[in-house]
Amino acid sequence: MIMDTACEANLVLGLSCASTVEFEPLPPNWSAAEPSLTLGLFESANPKTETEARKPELGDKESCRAISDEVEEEGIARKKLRLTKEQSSLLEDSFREHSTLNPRLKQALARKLNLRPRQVEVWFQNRRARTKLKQTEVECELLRRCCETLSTENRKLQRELQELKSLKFMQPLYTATALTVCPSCKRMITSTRLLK
DNA sequence: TCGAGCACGTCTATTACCTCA
DNA sequence: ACTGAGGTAATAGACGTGCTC
Repeated sequence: MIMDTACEANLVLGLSCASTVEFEPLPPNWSAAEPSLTLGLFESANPKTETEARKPELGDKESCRAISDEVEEEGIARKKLRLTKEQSSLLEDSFREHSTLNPRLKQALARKLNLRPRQVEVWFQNRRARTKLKQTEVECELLRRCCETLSTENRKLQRELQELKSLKFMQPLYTATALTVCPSCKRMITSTRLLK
């Protein structure tokens, strides 16, 4: 089941969207600091869930705890909320600007997206983890290619060495092999020359 | 000045749930 | 209808940092 709005998303949690609520105005200077929040999503109808509506304003940890307690008390299994495209998109925009949250931005985003601050916080945590994982995969691939190149180079040098050894065995008095550094590419090269 | 205790934020590993092929 | 894989929201615990006493 794909949810199209934050309200519908809340229905996944078995919460009602019947009640509407007015949101507190944002701090006077936040829009300049957090331009991504000026998109105006969910501005007209931002229903809070019943759970949120009847819950007193709490700090992040407390609100999270309150919901956990409530879920525990009522014996409700943890339900998964699917963020809407609009919610994800705004979070992404915000993440592109700052990959970490400050408390004010967290509150503002939560209000804007009709999510709990804890959900915004979790989203940023998971987003950072995903970014890091992707980055690690890219670096891993880079190292793998580098390793392949070095292996190929190593095999080539081994072959060259074998050739030189056999050459030396055949003409011990006439040739000498020297290792020098190529001035252009800065790599070690071998040179063979006649002794007489 | 140093250390203990606390609050808070972040990271990491893991779980739980959802969607889709 | 069932199932396994993959994606991701949520949780738990460890750790670092700053502040206060």
